[in-house]
Amino acid sequence: MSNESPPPDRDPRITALPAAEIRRRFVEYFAERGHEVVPSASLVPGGDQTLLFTNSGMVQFKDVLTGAETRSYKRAVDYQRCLRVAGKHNDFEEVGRTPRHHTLFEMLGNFSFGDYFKPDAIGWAWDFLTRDLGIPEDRLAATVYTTDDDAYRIWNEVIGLPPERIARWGDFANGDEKNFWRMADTGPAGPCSEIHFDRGVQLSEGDFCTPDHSEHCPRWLEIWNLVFMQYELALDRSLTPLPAPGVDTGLGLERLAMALQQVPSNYDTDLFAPIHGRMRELLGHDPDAFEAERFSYQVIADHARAVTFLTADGVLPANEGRGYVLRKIMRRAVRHGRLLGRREPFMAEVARVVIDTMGEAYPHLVERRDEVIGAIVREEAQFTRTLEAGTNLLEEALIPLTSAERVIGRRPEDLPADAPLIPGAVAFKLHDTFGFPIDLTIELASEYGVGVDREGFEAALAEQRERSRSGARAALRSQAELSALYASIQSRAGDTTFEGYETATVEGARIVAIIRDGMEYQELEAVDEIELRAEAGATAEIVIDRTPFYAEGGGQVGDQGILRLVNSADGDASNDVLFEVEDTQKPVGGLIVHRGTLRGAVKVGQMVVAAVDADRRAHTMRNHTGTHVLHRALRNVVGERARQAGSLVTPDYLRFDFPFDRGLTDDEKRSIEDEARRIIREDRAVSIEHMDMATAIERGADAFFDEKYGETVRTIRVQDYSFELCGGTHCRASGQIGSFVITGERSIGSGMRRIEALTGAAADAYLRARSHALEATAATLGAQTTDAIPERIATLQAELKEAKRRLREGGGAAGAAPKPGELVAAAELIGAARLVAHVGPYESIDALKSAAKTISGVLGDGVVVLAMDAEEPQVFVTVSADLVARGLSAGDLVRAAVAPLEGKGGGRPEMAQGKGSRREGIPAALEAVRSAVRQALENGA
RNA sequence: GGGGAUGUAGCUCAGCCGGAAGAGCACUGCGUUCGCAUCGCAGGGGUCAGGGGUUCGAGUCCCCUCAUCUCCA
Repeated sequence: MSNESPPPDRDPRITALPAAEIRRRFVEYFAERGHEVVPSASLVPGGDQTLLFTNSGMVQFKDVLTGAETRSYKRAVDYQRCLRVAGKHNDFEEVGRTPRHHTLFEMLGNFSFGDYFKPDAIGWAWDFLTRDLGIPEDRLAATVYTTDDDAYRIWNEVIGLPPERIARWGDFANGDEKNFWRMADTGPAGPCSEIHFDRGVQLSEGDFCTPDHSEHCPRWLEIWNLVFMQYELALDRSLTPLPAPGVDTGLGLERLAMALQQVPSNYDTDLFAPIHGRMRELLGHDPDAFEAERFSYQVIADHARAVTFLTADGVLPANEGRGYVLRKIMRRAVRHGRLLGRREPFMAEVARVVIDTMGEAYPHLVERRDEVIGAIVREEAQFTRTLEAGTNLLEEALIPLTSAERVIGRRPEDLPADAPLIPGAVAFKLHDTFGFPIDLTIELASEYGVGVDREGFEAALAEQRERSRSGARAALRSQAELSALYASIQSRAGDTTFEGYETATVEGARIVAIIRDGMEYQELEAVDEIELRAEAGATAEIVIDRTPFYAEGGGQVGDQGILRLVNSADGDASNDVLFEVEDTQKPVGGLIVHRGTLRGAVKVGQMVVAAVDADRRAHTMRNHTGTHVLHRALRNVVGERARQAGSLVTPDYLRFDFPFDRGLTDDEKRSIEDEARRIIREDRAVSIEHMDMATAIERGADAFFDEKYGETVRTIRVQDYSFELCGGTHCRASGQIGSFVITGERSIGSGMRRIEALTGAAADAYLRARSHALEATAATLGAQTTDAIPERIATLQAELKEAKRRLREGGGAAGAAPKPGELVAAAELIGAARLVAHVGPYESIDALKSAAKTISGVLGDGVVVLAMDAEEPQVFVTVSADLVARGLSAGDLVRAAVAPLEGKGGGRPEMAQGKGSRREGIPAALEAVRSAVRQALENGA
């Protein structure tokens, strides 16, 4: 353990509190001070594609902090599950090695959205730690940003913290970002103030051990970071003061628990101890064995928490994206279980402990217990298979390298310097193709006395990384530039008013922005047709102040339609289409952008009539309401765990993804269709209601993605049936869906399925086409009715099989074919060789082969030449071994035969076949074989 | 998003340089033996994942699609 620290002396003034109690008191403390209690958001951030996981407490308030969104409250408190395992914050490799790195951790936070600022933020933090939790004041210290005199003054004068326990750090202008926080390259930013816990002077390392970022000295433990968002950061790193600064704080629960419980590491708190305990039980380890294997124990405990929380948030092991991260975490934990000597599955066991200890604070863990455990059991079993397959492959690769006996437990460092090496490429292939971990390869190889070429392996890995990266990069960059453009339009022009729920046409909308190729224009004129085509993809984009166009979202595709100019003279709409809207998007917040083709000239400020293609919209609505009905029906039939994981609603069809570990049976599909159709028949009212999130959840709404908590949400209810949060456009009653049919159900990756379905006229057309195809089939088969088709096919198949067998067994349908014996009796003698030549109506090349084999069996030594009398004549020749030895070759004979047939052929000396196109050439072909045999024998003899 | 691997009988898998689809287990029948995985004989079972192509000939070579496994981003 690189950073292991001796146990601190116990401070009798500190009361050890369970983590659950700390969590509870924190929320209570800030709730009493007017903070809205907001539940922990999902680890999968809602509506933020730039972020793989929720990695800090402020993620769910990001838009509120930037001012892009407002909420009904100005103060919030939460405890937020966070995962740091990918991207900028990546602690994956450190986990287990240090006392306080985790993948999953909890951040307690209080937030001010333009409300209170530094005095309250600092004052409450201090008050909570010292008074509420009772931490002695002399055990705490603070840091402030170098130039943040406000914060310094508050700490020193108001709180009364002596100057030697206030450190000033950071110099943002010169690239030292300590104590300075920013959301991204641009956006809100500001100085921080950290609160550090003093673990005891005996832990000082070196003389320069002031309250710093804790990694430099084990004496100090950073527990709380207060971020004062008071600037807007521009691209040139200049800072502009914000009119209404805010506060974002993060208090690490694990660290605070470690401090209060006075234990040497986070892993010794009551958040982790029960997990270690269960693991020790499974392994039969005593405390000494545990201490000796701390690293692996800590990895397992940390990863068990991450895996449990991730699966509970709906992430499933997969080979890409979030699922892949989950898989990596899971497999690393299993790896460490093996290091501890555990060969049997254990992850589900420790996950149960996680659910038990965290279930009260995170009820969704308990609700989804079965799904979580199930996913873990499956993944662990899968990994076991991968390991077994990899072990076999590796042992095979080892055979040519060594004949040494396996010595269990021999370590790589014990190998002699001249030990044989597994090439890096081989180790990489095991890793890359078969998923066999490199450390296992090293371990197993060394047991056989073989080393691994690590450098070669790393080189191959680096090469693969480079290959993968170069693709995605460019696309990402231009994306960022575009976002900045949209954001600037939005901040200038404000949100687009969406009127599409009520109407399909908006008159008198004003053009507020025109964009093309990532550039903004004040006016733009359509170039003529030819030029337009030359610049394929140069579509224009128009933003108007009010629109009926639905922007893509919630799985529903964007609307199409047209914009017409309003004549300034009479105020009527012109008949000319100004702009054809081909897609509608919402690139940032509430800004709606119409993409399409410009037909005339536009200018910012002009008035237009915006009209949605109502027919297309109606089809989309049917599919959207149909999606809700399908979702409910699916879960009623196969269980609640089949919750929506993604969907696509277009005018043409709908697509629905859900986590499920097997295909649906025909019965299940039928039940789902039956139920959906019943709901349609019953023509249930579809009602739309706005309410706040808490009310919606309380009333049982299905919320599938993280919605903005505490805000008004839009709900869609199919009367007494389905109730979901949804922003899409819907039918007024289920009867409008008209018709419903599932057209496909398939896997889209492990543990994930996709249903495709049709509604309305498209469903009718689909069923009609199916029925036509069936009738055509019946007609072709000569079946009386469509019902008789299966029987008719069975009969035909039986006949076909019988026919094939007869064919194979000799001559087959060529009933008039002479018996092999007769043909042999009539064999010609050419020189010393006997030759059977025959032309018959053989039905296939297989029949020819079969006949030739029988004949040559009877004939013994000799040549057999068979020709098929058909439009495309074929020949088959066999030559016995003794004649091959004398220089005859069936291949040559066939080549001689196919010349008169104008065909081609070839083969081996013993047998060959050929095919031609000239039926009349058959006699000549046989004659050619005779003379070829004669000639070959003369030459050979 | 970019790679790699696999797909052959109910199961586990062979199938060489392109030349008539195989083994073991399981199954059915007959015989043998009443000793816990007995032996023997006979038999059934295949869209070689699907679709194109090259070839006289493709399980085998090439391309596309699908499914599963896996690595990287």
